[in-house]
Amino acid sequence: MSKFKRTLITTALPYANGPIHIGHLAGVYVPADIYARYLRLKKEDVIMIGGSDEHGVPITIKAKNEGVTPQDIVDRYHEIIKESFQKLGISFDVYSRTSSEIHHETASEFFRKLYETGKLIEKTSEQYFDEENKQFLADRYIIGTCPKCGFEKAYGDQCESCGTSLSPTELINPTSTLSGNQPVLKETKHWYLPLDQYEPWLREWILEGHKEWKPNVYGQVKSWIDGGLQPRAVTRDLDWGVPVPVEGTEGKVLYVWFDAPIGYISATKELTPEWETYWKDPETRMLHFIGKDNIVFHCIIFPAMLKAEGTYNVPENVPANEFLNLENDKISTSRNWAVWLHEYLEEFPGKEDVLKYVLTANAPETKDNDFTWKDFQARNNNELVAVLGNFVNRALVLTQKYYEGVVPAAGELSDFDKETLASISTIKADVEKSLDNFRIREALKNAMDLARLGNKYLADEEPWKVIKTDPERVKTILNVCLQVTANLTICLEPFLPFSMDKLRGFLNLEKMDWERLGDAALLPVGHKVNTPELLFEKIEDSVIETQLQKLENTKKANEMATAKAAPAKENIEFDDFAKMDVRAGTVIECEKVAKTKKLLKLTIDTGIDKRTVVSGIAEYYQPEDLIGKQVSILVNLAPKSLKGIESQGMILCAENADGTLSIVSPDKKVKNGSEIR
RNA sequence: GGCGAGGUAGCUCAGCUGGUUAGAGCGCAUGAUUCAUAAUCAUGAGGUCGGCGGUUCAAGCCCGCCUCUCGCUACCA
Repeated sequence: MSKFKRTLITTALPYANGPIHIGHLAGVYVPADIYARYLRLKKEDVIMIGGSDEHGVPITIKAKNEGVTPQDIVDRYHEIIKESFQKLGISFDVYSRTSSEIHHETASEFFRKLYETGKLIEKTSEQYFDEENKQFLADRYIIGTCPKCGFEKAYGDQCESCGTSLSPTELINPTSTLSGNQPVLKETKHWYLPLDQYEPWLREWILEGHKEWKPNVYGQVKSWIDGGLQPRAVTRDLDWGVPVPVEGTEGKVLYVWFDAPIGYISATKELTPEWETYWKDPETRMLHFIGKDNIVFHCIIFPAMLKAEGTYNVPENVPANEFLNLENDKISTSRNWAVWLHEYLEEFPGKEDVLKYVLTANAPETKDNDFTWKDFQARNNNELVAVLGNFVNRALVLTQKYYEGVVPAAGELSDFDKETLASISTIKADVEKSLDNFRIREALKNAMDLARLGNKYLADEEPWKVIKTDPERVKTILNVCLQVTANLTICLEPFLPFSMDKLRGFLNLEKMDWERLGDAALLPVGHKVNTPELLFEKIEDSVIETQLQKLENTKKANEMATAKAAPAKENIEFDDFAKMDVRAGTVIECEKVAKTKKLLKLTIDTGIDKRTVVSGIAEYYQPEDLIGKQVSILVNLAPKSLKGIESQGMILCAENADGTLSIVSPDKKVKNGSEIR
């Protein structure tokens, strides 16, 4: 760390529309916490920053649905999140929030600086406006008929029925959900950050200058830069967020992605008047701990913002993790498929470290990983209990039994004694090397090797036998065991802080700096240790079964929810229906459309003519299987060009709950061109 | 389809700039042991390193094609 005098650790700001789950923890907070604790133990100057991200449209929607204010929503989740972090022992130096006054000021200032120094560009575009409420409408506040599937309650950004992503102007009969009126298109002015101008700098800074970044991060960044960067809007028409600090911009706020990372700066300000040292001194090393979904923001957009501002440092490294799955399925807040931290803390009191341990031992550092309750149980029982807890217990119980808890003096050390004690320093170096390279999982494994070392030493020396023949020698053996135990309290402190605190209690020992690790005389001769309790307890099958049952119930509830058919659309007149001309037709040719995943190009004999239709069914049908098959085709749908092919009609399909498509065919062969009605 | 990341023992993962018999933890088998929450320690079995081809004296590591998983993106008349 020659170049740097201090470290600023930021952790992705959790979005305050739901609680924290194990995926967040494994990806961001647990590794960041371990790293921060390690640096603190080394007496380095380090601060760890966190906070809730409280702006953005999803929060306003949730508020509206519940009939409360956005502030109510974020107050609720901010408290839950903050409290659960605190209980798990995530050691933020400050945990702030973006709805705070200090953040509004900081974000405003930041924007003003960019605005005044000409780093932003202005653009005017047309967006939907609700005249009754006198405001521009976020995409989600507009519903209308989906132009693709005809679903009448499609949102402005996506149709819930067919899954298509939309823009509000594509909706037929758009309606404002605020007033129920038809919104009008109105010009609106916004500011953009011209990311494209930063491309050469980004190339040099990251692609040339940071080849040491993790492959997943580096590759992702390269992909974005090579793909060409576009100017990105930094403001939005919305009333929830940081108001744009420019005259005549009522009803505009900073876009949430712009204000959220500035939250790191605000939080630092809240923590210390020295905040500028942490952000602007070139001798400060900034690290962003994030999940892979955030790579583009932290490696491209936020650095470009900082660069544009001109006085800030950019990150030295961005150790992004991949995703954690749960029991072979993606973690999902909306599907409630998660292990929620606040629930875990209630259901597993005193087992904070166990969760951290399991999430670290199986951290998704290089690829997506899977959390299973069975693995959770196995790691607890076979590693924490059997290896670590057991060794500590053996050393302490023997000390009580033979010496009433008083640390015996070591006599002359055998070669094996010396070797064992010397190994502590080797382990220290291994742990350091792993942590310095953000290989947290490997670091934990290395640290646990110290406990393994202890078990091996005991098994080889067999003090319970030697006590009968050479009681003097046993003093040395137990002194060594106790010194190893004492060293554990340092070595595992970053990973298992609560447990090491407990262990220090057994040993009657103060917390010690990292530098003491390797010292063979941490416990002075004659020191009195306490009667030990169990450091970890076994987790029984029934506890695991309860958790699995809980997940099983969630799964059932989800199935019930998705099995529920969409409600019927509004009634229509027969004449409306009669406008649709659906015919039976036979597929005569069929091939995949090049460079697409979903599209098939079909030639259909409709009885009227032979025509080309492009259909998004390639994921469910092989072209050769369709030839000769009779299908239903809507023949009077306006033609549309898709991937350069004119599609003249639409093949009717039934969509299953899981999204798979089935072509609707006549029950018996009929003459091509037969009307379907 | 494009781009990125991954596919190494039953499971979770290491394998540095290519170099002798491919490693760890857990699980499994056998043995030792009883101080300890039947915990521990030792030994062993188990791998065509996703598939095919190529470069090389030599490839898990380099190149090409294919395949599967995850993410971003295009796309669903």
